[in-house]
Amino acid sequence: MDDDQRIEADPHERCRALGAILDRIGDKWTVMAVGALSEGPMRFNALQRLIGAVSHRMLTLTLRGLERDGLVTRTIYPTIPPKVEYALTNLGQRLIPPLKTLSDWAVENQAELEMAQRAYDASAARSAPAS
Amino acid sequence: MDDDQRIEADPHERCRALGAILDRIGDKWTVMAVGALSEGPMRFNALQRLIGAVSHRMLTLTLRGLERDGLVTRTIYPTIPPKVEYALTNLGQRLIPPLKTLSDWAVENQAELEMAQRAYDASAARSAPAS
DNA sequence: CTGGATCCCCACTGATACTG
DNA sequence: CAGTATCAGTGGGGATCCAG
Repeated sequence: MDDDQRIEADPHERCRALGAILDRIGDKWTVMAVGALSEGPMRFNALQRLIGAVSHRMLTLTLRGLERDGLVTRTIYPTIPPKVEYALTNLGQRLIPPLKTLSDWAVENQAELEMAQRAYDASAARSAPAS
Repeated sequence: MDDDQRIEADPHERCRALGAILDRIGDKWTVMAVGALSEGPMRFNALQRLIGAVSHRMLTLTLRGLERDGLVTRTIYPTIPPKVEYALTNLGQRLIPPLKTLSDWAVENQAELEMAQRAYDASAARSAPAS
């Protein structure tokens, strides 16, 4: 690691930043949680119902991660029974537009993507027909 | 029932599309590969050197996935030794701007993110002081 | 130089049960 | 209702070797 040359405009810088953020939000449940919370603050169970297939544990861990990243706040109302409300922070809300940009791409291009996949699988089937 | 402003009927629709695309590009190496290839066509070894920490196997799998999704083309020059060049397809190039939007967010907010993490870890340390 | 196959480890995930 | 802890299963990912 004796890099004497510092490359400021290194494209890797950008890639690493992108990789870092994808490491955090790239999992299956984080984006779902953010998407659900983008509609407004929500309680734990409401979140779980809205997302659907997420397990109790995974939602807890996901929300913990989001809270740690400062994207979500957890507000505890010390009532009986306990009531905990999750909400996007300012930082979390700023994440929505970039996410929407990406989802726009996904919606617009998913047909082409699936078509490419079918074509690839079809030609791959020639090499591995036995199954 | 006639929503003029309705772009997407179901918010889940968008989340699912986003989740699907993140399942494909959300891993650690895919974005790095796309980023590297955004600078131009490249051979396997050049790609591996540029990305750095990626293992032989993972780069192969990553590129296979990208090729299957129609984001990358693989051109084989039947020379000795073999030479294989990877390049972004049109579809792959269209993915760059949304990715850049996200990386812009990452670059602009990563300081705030890390700060939130430190704050969280610091308060969490109260419960788990052992180290 | 590039691609594939095999082995192996461990981190992530889910189910369950218990506490507040 | 919300959160934590424990246990066990699965599969992702690295290292290595072999083939074209």
